Amino acid sequence: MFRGSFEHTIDEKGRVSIPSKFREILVGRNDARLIVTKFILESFRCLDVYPYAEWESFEQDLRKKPRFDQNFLKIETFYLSNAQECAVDKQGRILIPPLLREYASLKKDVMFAAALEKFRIWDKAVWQEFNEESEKDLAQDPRLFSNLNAGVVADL
Amino acid sequence: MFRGSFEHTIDEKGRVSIPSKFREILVGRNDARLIVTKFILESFRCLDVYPYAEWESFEQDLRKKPRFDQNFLKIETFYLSNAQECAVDKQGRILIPPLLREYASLKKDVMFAAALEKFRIWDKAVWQEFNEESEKDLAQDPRLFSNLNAGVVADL
DNA sequence: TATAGTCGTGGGAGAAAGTGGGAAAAAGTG
DNA sequence: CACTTTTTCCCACTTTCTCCCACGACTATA
Repeated sequence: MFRGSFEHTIDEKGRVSIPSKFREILVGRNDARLIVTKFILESFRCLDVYPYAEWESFEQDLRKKPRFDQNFLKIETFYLSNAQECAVDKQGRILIPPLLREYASLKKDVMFAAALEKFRIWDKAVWQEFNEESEKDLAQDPRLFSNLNAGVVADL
Repeated sequence: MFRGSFEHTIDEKGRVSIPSKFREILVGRNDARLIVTKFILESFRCLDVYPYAEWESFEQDLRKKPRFDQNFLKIETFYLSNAQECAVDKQGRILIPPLLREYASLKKDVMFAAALEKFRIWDKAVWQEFNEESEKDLAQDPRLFSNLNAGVVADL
């Protein structure tokens, strides 16, 4: 399971180091391949990063769905079509494909944020904004926390 | 399985390079033949591209359907009738048939977008539009990601 | 305080991918 | 049958990507 948030920098070639804590997990699973794709929370863009095996099982689930269904096609277009494999190189870096880099407006400073069995890459400024907004919402309505416990919040 | 989105350009002769990531898969299967046909998502036109074997198995599935059913006839007319075989040449390009090029209004800049066992070719501007629309819908209702219940919408 | 090891970042050479153009072959037309 | 137009195949250039090496900063251990 991935844990923690880490700040890193992207170089001119679009390369960025994977936090070593995250890398350890990949090494443990004996698979340095990652799948990177677009994601959006409210109106904040970021990238979703899956270990290869995790992504494959997600794809397998989707393959069972009706392939000409409208909602399926939206997910296919947005989430699947943009998913690209990135291998971790000898230096522990991945190359973020230009289209994805542009989408999440990753400039120099980025944040790696754990999200259970995957993690996310944010432009640092965007990440800060989203964090502050989430914090405000949770402070205003603490039930958001307790509802999770009770299972009131729909499973996402 | 195809993955990722890639931007390419069509030259004056109507030729366009297949993304090398996609080509690798075709080479692995030892079959450079592709089937290209019309497709439409909501009101956005694009082209569906199948590896030959995939298309054949899709055709096999259709053969089991009631062949004088109205919906079947529509699909037959639109999806099957427009399907054309295109071989990948030595430079890794295909020639997109003029009728199909015109249908999807492919001018210069086009996008190749993976879609599980096939991929799509879009006019770049159209692709951007549809992506943004899908993004908006998914941001508004993230449950779409998980609520794709199998079998709710009839598969073809 | 020294020393070894890891981690994050930068840069350069070689390889590959994408694109453009010309010559030969094929197809269409009068 | 000859001529024109289109298509197909091959070559070549340019840009991008990939792989490899290297350096400085920080950490841990003795």
